[in-house]
Amino acid sequence: MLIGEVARRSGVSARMLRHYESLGLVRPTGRSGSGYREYSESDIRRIFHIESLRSLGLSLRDVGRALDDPGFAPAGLVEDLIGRARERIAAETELLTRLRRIDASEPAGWDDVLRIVALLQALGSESAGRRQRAALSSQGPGSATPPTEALVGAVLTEDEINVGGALRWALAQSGADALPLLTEGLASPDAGVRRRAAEAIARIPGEAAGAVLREALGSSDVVVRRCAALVLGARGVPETAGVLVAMVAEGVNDTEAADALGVLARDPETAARIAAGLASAAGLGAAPSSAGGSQGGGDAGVRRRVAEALAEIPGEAAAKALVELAADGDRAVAVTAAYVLRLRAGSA
Amino acid sequence: MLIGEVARRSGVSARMLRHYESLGLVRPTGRSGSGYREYSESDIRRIFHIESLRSLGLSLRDVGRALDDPGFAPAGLVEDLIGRARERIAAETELLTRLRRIDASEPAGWDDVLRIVALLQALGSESAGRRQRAALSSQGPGSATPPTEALVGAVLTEDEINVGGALRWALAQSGADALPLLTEGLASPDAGVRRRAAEAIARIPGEAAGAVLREALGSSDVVVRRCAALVLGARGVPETAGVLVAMVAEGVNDTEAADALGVLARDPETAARIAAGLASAAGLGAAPSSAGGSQGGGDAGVRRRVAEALAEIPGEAAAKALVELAADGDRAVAVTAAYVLRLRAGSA
DNA sequence: GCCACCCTGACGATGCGTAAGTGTAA
DNA sequence: TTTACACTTACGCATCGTCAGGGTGG
Repeated sequence: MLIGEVARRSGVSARMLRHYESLGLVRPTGRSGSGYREYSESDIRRIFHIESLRSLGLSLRDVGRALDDPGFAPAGLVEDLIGRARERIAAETELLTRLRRIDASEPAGWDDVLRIVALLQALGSESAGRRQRAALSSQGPGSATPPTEALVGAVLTEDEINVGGALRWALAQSGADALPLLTEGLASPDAGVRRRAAEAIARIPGEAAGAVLREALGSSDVVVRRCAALVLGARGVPETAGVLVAMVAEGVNDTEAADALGVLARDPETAARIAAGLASAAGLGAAPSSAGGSQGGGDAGVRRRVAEALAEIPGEAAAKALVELAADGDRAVAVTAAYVLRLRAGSA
Repeated sequence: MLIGEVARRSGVSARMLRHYESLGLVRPTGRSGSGYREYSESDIRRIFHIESLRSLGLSLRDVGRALDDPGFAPAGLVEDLIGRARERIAAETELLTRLRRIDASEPAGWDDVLRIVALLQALGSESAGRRQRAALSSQGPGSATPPTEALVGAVLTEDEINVGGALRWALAQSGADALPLLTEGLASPDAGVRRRAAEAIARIPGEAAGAVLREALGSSDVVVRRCAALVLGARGVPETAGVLVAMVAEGVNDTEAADALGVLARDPETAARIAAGLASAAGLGAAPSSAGGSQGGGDAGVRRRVAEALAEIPGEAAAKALVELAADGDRAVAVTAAYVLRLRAGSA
C-alpha cells in the first residue's frame, strides 16, 4: 500500500509517516521500483500501535522504546504520565479560575487585566502583608470591578486574623454580591471554611445577609450557629437567646454573648426567659449537690460568667438568680454577684 | 540595572530577556559604553507586565499586541483563552481516566497496554457493533486483567440493549469487583444510569450483590426497586412481594413479576399475603363501583393480569379471588380466571 | 591574570504543516 | 499532456536551555 492510502486509512498524514520513518518507528516493508514506499499489513498495524501509544501522551521517542526495547516496562512510565496529567489538570484548572475571574471583572483594556492579575496574585501570595494590602486596595479607587468571587475565595481560606478582617471588610464594602458564594461556604465540608463564611456573612449589611444568618442559626455546626447568634442577637432577634446562653455558660465569646443578651432583654418577656436559662445553666434552683457549700459541685467559672451576664438582664427573675449567686460557695462568684446586685440597686 | 540582576529579580532568564527584546517586547532604555543592556525601573515594570500576561496563557505575540496595540481589546481573547483552557482540561481529564484504567490493569508489557487501549477505544466507540465485540472479548483469554472500572463505565452509559446485555454478561463474569462502582451508580442523578446499575447488579452472582439489591428495595427510584424485586423475588426474598404485586397491577414486567410471586408463594403464609395483595390491587372485595357489571369501573387490564398472576399462587385466598374474577363484567377477565380455575381443579 | 559578568549567534528539542523542486504511473 | 500521486529537502512555528567564542569590569 502506498503512503497516501495509508495516510487516508490511518488518519496519520503522509508527512508524519515519513517523520516516523526518519525516527525509526515504522520502516515500510519495501519500495517500488521507482522508490515509492510500500506498506504491508503489519506496517499498518504498527502504525496503529504507534497512534495508540501516542494517544496516551507518550513522546515519539518513548513510543519507539516501548515498541522495540523489551527492557522498557510500562509501569513506571504510565505512572509518570498519570502524575504529569494530574499536574497539568491542576495547573489548567487554576488558570481557568483566574481567567474566569478576570473575565467576570469585565476589563476595558489590558491595563485593567494587569491590575486584576496583580490583585489576584497578591491575594494568593504567601506573604500576609501582601494579602493584607491587596485586601485593602481591592476597594480602592481606580480599580476595575472588584472580583467578588476572588475575595470570597480568599476570605474563606484566610488563616491570618488581621488579613481575614481586612478581607471581610473589603467584602462588606463590595456589597451583597458575595452572599450566595459565602452561603455556599457555610455548607463546606471544611469546618474552618464554614466558620470563615459565617464570620464574613456576619459583616455583610442588608436584610439578605440577615436572612442567611437566621438560616445559619439552625446549622449543625456550633461555630456557625454561635457566630450567627452573636450578630443576630445584637440586632434583637429573640431566637438567638438559647445559643447565646450556652455561649455564656461555656465561656466562648461570653462577653459579646452577654451584650447581645442584654439587647434581647429589653423585651421583659424575653428577659425572663433569658434569666431562667442562665439560672438553669448555672445549676441554680436545683437540689444542692454533694459537696459542702451551695452549688459547690458545679463549675464556678460558669456561675461567675452567668453572674456577669445577669448584669445585663433586667427583671425580677435575674435579680433572684443574682441573690442566690451572691451566696455562692465560691468567693469570686459571690463577690461578682454581690457587686452586680449593688449596681442594680443603685440604678433602680 | 544590568541584565543579570534583572533576571534574578524578575525570575525571567537573561536568555528570555534577550528573546523578548528580539521580539520587540522590552527594549532596555539604554546601553553602557561597552554595549551592556541597561534596564530602567519602567523596563522592569514592563517585564512584570509581560510575565503577568504570559501567566494567563497569552502567546508572546499576543502579549506584544496587548501592551502596544490600543485597538486590541481583552474581552475576545480572554474568552478564547477560557474556552481553550476548558478544552484542555476536558482532554486531560479524559486522558487521565484512560491512564488510570490502564494502570489499574497492571500491564506486564506494552502489548498489554495496547490491548487495553484498543479495548477502551472500542468500548467508547460510536459503533454498537464494535462496542459489542469489545464487551464480549473483554472476558476472552489472553487479555490482560480486565479493566472493571471501564466496563462499569460502559455498562452505566450503554443505551443499545444488546450491547448492554453483553456488557452486563462481561461484568458478571469478571466477578464482584464491580459491585462498589455499580452501587455508586445506583445513587446517580441520572435515572438511566440508576436503571442500568440496577440491571447490572442483578446479574452479578454472590451474596454481596444480593445484599446491595436488598438495600435497593428501599430505593426512591421505582425502576431500581422493581429491578431488585424481580431478582430477589425469584430467589425467594419475601419482602419483594409488595413491589411485585404493584408490577403486576401496573403491567410492567408483569409476567416476570408473576413468576417471582409464584416462587414466593411456596410459603403458604406469604401466598396468602400475596393473594390478598393481588385481590386488593384488582379492587376485589370492595363495594362495586357505579357502572353496571361487577367491578365494571376499574381497569380490566389490571384484573386480567391479576387473574394470570393468581395462577401461580396456591391456596384458598387465591382461589376465592379467582372465583370472584370469573364472574367479572369484562369477558377477557372472566374467561382468563375461569381457565385458571379449571387448571387448578385439574392439578388439585 | 582571574572571576564574574556581559555580548551575539546559533543549535537542539517537539510535532507537524507547508512548501519547493522533481520524478512517476495511468 | 494532464492529473494525481510519490520523492527529498528544508523552513517555520513557539519557547527556551545551552554552548561557543569573545569582550568588559574590578
